[in-house]
Amino acid sequence: MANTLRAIPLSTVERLSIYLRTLRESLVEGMDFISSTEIGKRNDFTAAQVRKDLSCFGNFGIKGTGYQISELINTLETILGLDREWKVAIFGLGKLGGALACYKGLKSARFNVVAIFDVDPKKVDKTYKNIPVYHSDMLKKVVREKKIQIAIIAVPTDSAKATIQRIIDAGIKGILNFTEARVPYPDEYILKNVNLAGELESISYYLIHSDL
Amino acid sequence: MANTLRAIPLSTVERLSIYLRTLRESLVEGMDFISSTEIGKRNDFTAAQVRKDLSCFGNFGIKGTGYQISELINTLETILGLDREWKVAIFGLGKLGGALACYKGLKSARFNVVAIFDVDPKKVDKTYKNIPVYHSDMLKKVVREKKIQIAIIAVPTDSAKATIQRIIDAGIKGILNFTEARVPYPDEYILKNVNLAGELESISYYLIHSDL
DNA sequence: TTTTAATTGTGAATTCTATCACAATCTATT
DNA sequence: AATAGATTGTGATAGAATTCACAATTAAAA
Ligand SMILES: NC(=O)c1ccc[n+]([C@@H]2O[C@H](COP(=O)([O-])OP(=O)(O)OC[C@H]3O[C@@H](n4cnc5c(N)ncnc54)[C@H](O)[C@@H]3O)[C@@H](O)[C@H]2O)c1
Ligand SMILES: NC(=O)c1ccc[n+]([C@@H]2O[C@H](COP(=O)([O-])OP(=O)(O)OC[C@H]3O[C@@H](n4cnc5c(N)ncnc54)[C@H](O)[C@@H]3O)[C@@H](O)[C@H]2O)c1
Repeated sequence: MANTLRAIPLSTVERLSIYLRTLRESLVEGMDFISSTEIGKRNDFTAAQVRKDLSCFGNFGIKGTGYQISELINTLETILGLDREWKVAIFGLGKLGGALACYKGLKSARFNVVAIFDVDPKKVDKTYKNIPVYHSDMLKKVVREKKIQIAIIAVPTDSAKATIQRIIDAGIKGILNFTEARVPYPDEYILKNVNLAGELESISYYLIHSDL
Repeated sequence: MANTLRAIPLSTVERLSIYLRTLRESLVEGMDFISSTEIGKRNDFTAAQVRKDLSCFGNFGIKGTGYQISELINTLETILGLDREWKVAIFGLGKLGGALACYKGLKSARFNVVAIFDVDPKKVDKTYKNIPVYHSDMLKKVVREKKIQIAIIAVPTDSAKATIQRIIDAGIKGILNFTEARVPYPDEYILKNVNLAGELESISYYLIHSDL
């Protein structure tokens, strides 16, 4: 057990985030222990799924009792890498980039936005919500100096491919892309695409194909 | 073949959206036909995957030649339900709700934002980007009158559970939720959660667990 | 101390998903 | 008209993910 190096499926990792949220919620409710059944019930997973996911990383539960909540929170935070501060940059200070820069959920999860990049002369060389805004030309220099590790892409789709390529070249290994552009990337990089239109399109599909 | 009623996996439906984007892109590039290999290459799927996904809905290709692009675009739009206008409401005109209301990708995909709901007296009973902003108390009445079919949730997480419950009660069957709240919902409803913090947390996980 | 009830961790079974591999078929060329 | 080259559609196969089911263990009650 507890071989965190062997490839864990993305779906498992994504569920760990969900379990973590549930654990924090139940801690706030004043609970001390929680069972796999209860974690599952709150998220619509089976209890076996919850246990199997956790067992990829170790034996954290107590038979007959369940999981000690605050302890499992710490464990999951460590597994997910939330026991350190991540330095994040946002690319594109438009509607979406601005919203993301304000998003409380980031900082509280140790994702610290330390730089914003844009090309609009009206926006660069100022600060936005106390975060410095740089011209994209400064990318490599700022990334090196600030040790930025994660990039969030919110530039117009047209400029996304070039932007992402430059981010890869600068050595930022974690990228979250909100644009429509799809860019090939090296194996040791992580690039996740958030496809809002796609989400709505699958809702549309199921709305018309569920026999109401 | 072509049994659109038998349950199609979500993963297939989500890929259809991706194929559709690729088809539109290749049409703009001036292509007439495209092979499953090429669709796959542009998105990092195998050719067999592309063909099998499409074959769930019918035989659209020409052997030796590939798929006629404009025809397949129409077909996929019909399958996904993009051959009609969807009436969408956004709940919460904050940073994120405001960004979504401006998002071009929605309207171009036939998702028409016809109402915004908020509770802030400074925001309600005005318009935002020509979209009327209503007080949330008006939910049931406005939903009925405007025949709203899809809801996007961008209210603070604290008010999300109650908001979603009221949306379900009002009979809106398709819901896209951007908050942390997780709410049980009836079978014939579609509720998709977009979990931004979770996306970053899985990036964090893979950054520390890939043996660099 | 013994019994009862709860719950974990996990190998085995099952279900779901993706890939392989090839006959069938189409176009273009000779 | 025959041949070569490309590509589809799909049954069979392989692989991945989920669920089942139960021995093992713990806490609490009798
Ligand atoms: N608005 C939304 O809610 C939403 C939702 C999902 C996805 N998206 C996608 O996110 C992206 C941004 O959307 P938006 O609505 O914020 O657009 P926007 O036009 O409001 O903002 C784009 C910003 O990027 C800047 N920019 C342009 N080129 C740049 C470059 N090369 N480097 C750095 N910055 C650059 C612009 O100056 C502008 O400030 C788009 O690709 C869009 O499809 C938006
Ligand atoms: N900002 C982001 O980039 C971002 C990203 C991902 C998820 N989220 C989530 O989206 C939600 C909104 O985030 P935000 O940054 O836009 O917050 P915000 O505070 O800017 O906006 C919230 C809006 O909702 C309104 N509101 C409050 N109660 C309401 C109710 N009962 N009905 C209707 N409207 C109500 C408020 O008046 C405000 O206008 C939060 O749950 C947040 O976690 C935000």
